[in-house]
Amino acid sequence: MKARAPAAIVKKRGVTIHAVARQAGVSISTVSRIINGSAYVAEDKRRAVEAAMQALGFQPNYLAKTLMTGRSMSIGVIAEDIVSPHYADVIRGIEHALLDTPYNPVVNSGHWSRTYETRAIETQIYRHVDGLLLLGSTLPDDALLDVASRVPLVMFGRVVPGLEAHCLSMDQRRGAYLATRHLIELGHRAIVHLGGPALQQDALERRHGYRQALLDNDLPVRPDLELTGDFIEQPAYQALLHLLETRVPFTAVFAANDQMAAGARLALHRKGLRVPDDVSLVGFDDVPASAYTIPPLTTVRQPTYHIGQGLATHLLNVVQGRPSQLPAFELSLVIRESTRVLR
Amino acid sequence: MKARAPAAIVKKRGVTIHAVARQAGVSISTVSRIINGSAYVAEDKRRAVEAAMQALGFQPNYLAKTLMTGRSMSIGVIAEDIVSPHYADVIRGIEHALLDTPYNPVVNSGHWSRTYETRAIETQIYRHVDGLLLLGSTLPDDALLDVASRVPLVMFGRVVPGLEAHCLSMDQRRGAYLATRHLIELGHRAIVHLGGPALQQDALERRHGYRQALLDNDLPVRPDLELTGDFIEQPAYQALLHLLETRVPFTAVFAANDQMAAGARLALHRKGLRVPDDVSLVGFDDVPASAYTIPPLTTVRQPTYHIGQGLATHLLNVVQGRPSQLPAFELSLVIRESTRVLR
DNA sequence: CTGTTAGCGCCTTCAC
DNA sequence: GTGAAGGCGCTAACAG
Repeated sequence: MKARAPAAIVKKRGVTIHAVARQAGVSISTVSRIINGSAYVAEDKRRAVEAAMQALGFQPNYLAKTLMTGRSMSIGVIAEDIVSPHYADVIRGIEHALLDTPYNPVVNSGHWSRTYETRAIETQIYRHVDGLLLLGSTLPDDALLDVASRVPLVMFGRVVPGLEAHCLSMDQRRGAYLATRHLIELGHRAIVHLGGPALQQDALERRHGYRQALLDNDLPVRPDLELTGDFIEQPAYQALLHLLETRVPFTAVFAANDQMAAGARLALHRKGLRVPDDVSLVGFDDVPASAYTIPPLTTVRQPTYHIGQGLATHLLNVVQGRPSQLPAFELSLVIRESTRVLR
Repeated sequence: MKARAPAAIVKKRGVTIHAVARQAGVSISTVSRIINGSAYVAEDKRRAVEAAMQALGFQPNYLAKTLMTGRSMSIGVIAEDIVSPHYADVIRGIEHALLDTPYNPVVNSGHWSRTYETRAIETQIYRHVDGLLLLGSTLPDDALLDVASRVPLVMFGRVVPGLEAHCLSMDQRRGAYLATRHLIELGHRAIVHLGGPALQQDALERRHGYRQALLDNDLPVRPDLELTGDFIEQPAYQALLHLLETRVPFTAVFAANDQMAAGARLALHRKGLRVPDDVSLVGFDDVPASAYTIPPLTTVRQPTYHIGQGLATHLLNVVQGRPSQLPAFELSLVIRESTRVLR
């Protein structure tokens, strides 16, 4: 007579294929075959097994299955920050693309931190995701190459040498160029650039585009008009407020993303300046909310939802060994009502 | 001599405890004991094993481990919609609370659909999450009770009879009451309510609160001032635009969430009405962006980030068998600049 | 077509 | 303290 663990700790064992097999009077392999459709099974046995599964409420054990097959039918998604509306919209596209497939997304944030991002990646790999989708990354190239050697990897917003075929990145520089040129065409000459984090790749590209547009139009690149933010509202608000207080004259602002544009917008409001009558304002990303700001924001559109779909579809193809190519997406200037001709 | 599968399909086997054991000259049980600290092991063997693990880059197999122990060290999080800024902020709180624990969040969207939500829940359970956190739910009470019988469940934004101790829900009615009363105190008498989906519980509660405030102040409940939206901008915009075109007079709008307030704001703008000079506007939720609208939005604040932390902490306690109680949170009216005294 | 037989990588008694 | 042996639930050859 064996001593048993206290009842409270006894593992609740589920019903297994053994139980189903016994109930249906067949062997476990037959049950397995029916579950996975991996071979033809006589009609009568199939029915018996199906009835047994039904009656017992059988559910195959995911862990045992994955342990055997090596496939978990899940796709890891790690965004710098789930909360950012920009990434959120990409995630929406990914989720929708996966909805009608047997794969499930598993999403986490990297919190803009190498430590946390690394941990998230390791955890996902540890959990045996079949593929990994990185939306932005703070990790160095070699770390990403290492990750790619361990699991199929597709990246957004970053081009890693050696992984080009699986990196989707749009021409940020061109987007910024379009935005800045738009302002110049409206007659603006003193254009503030509210840039993103000093080391972030997209932020750098956008700054380049801004400068290039100035240069191409014989306008000076003025350090006093280049501000640095953090892709969120508050620091942008502060930075622009500070600039306004120094009384450096300008007539337009190009913010490196929509959230910073919102911060800038409020700073202008605080100083009694109207958009677009006193100052024109352009953002970047076209997050969903930007169509509803007052006035609706002129911005550079990244088709984030479709990008998400494209990323997911491509990764799925790769995971399943199908030939695939990442689709190309274009940045475009969406002219709404926050910009106008300089009077 | 056995035939082997083609090299290309050969599973890349990782290094297992067997390899470590061999390398260290001990048995696999000893290795297991060291990994889990489940028993004392002689110092020299411990060192040998640790060296071997290091040298081989050993990583325990999550699936095998979970298959044995029944614990996956993961917490499922299912939000109606990850993309909604409201839920996103709750998720942020959850992620942060879990950061310093051995548990990892696994987040998915229910897409405001019973089908998808059910699928997400089943998938998570199938993946053996140790606990489940539902942020909103479209499922009927009995379905949720059933889920709770299979896995530790904590809910936000919904009170399920029989699960009260694990349901966190704030007094939506009171929040709406505060908002409406604020408008009334400012002198408004014709107050439009831009409500949420007709069947959604929070939406209903908020509508009740709105009506109650009117009644308590001897103001009539007027069906022509009650609009229905969908918790997003576009339908709200349309609805209010339509109302404005029917020329029903009103001086204030109470929207059932901030996103609808943004839609309403644009409709007013389109008709040349200024906020708050011509019309006062109040929202609900206080999503991060609302502090940066023009003018900054008066709204009912739900401390979403802290709620997320509270939910996660409680669930963790439950999962680990510690006594725990869900913290209580208060709704509060944040008065910013979108409301003013009726002239 | 179907049953038998090995494992997948790990944890956990059970003897020593 | 430590090793051997037996599963966890399932898939995948291998023989019939």
